[in-house]
Amino acid sequence: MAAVLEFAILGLLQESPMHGYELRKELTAKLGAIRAAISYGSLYPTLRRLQAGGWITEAAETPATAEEVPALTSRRGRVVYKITAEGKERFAQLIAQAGPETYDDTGFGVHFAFFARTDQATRLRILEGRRRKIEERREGLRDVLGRAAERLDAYTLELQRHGLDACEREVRWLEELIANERSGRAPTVPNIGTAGGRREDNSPPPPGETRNERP
Amino acid sequence: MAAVLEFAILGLLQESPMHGYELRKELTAKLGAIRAAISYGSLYPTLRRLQAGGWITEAAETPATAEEVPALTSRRGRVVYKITAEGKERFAQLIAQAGPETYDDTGFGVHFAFFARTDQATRLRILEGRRRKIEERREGLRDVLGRAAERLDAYTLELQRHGLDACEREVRWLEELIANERSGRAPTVPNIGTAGGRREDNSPPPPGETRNERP
DNA sequence: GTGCGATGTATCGGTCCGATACATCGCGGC
DNA sequence: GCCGCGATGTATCGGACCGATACATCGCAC
Repeated sequence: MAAVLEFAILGLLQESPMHGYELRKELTAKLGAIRAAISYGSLYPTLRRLQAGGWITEAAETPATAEEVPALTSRRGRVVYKITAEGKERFAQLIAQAGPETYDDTGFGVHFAFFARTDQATRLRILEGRRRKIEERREGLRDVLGRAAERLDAYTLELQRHGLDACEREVRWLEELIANERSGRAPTVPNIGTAGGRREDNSPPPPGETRNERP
Repeated sequence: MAAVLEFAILGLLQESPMHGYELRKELTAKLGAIRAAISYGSLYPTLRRLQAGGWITEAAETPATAEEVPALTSRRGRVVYKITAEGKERFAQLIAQAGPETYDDTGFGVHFAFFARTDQATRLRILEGRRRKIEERREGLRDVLGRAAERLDAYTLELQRHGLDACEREVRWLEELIANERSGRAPTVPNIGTAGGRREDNSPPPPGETRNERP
């Protein structure tokens, strides 16, 4: 139902309007730890879906004056997308819902990537839901390694061991994040660098927000 | 093209015939570290596809004598699948190909799970391909953490850091496996337990095989 | 005797990927 | 002067896989 890409695009377009190619690059940078690279075969259909729903619109290229020198640099068939008020509402709604489907690998990753736009209570709920899910996976792997070990070959066992290790590690990571969250601080390293770059949107940060700001 | 499920089913059915439900359980046990649980919405269509290709066949239930006491235990509409000679050939072929598509998370995982049926040269090739892929991902994450750090909020950065950590860890794991493989030994713990359970297939193990055997 | 959880088969809609196609732009090499 | 090549850019198609759902049977506990 929730559609990971839809969510991510709405989140990114809230920072600034973008065309498809740029969107893909930003998406890849932001979700690099989660997904390898977003396929155009998903991106463009999703954009059309979002447009059909009224969550985003096509914005005309050539920013202010239309009769500028047209041959300056590349300015051809680019289609710039822009989020609508309904889109922002939708995004907030998707965050607020944040059900069990949010706890699988991809769903969690993409939600986490937009934690800066998520209120603290929801952050905590998501982190705990995710931890629970990983703990279950961990128990499943332990079961297999314990009970069914004789039925499996050495390679399969090694794979399970590696997976189990990753689970234990992630649980510990989540514990830290949860502790940090409860103490009201931002993630591990309190404040890395300053938030530069573009920030044209003027939507107020959600309550309980912890976000890098210009000093 | 390669279809992960197709490969895994062929691999499992080589150990013994099974019906859908059982197949799903075994699949989930074997790939627990890779995928959460295989959906029936993938399983059944794939079985039909394999059947259409002649790689597997439906085997009649009620093993030897047909006129046995029919009401012993559950013995109703179960459909048991069995691999064909063509299926075994196909599986071997899929292993031999083992191209770049084998190096993504799922593809690698499922191939690794069947390393006991893979010759050493191919194992090495797959491990090295995977390592290369992860190293690339690692470099990508390092780039983002280095160059684009100011553009991203603290949570996104934390996500990248965690991803980077996982990459480094996996590279190290792969290094170990590769070293082991080169030295001709089985994975880390040389021989855990003894291979019990069913092993009705009589296909000869591929050359260079390392596999648990009954003592 | 009745409900309930495990076993068991199956379909449908939808998300997302990988391959592919195609067109433009700026740059360096020859 | 021009030619290819890699980056930029939009777009479609077929297929793999998932999640929800439906439905039927079996054995057991209460």
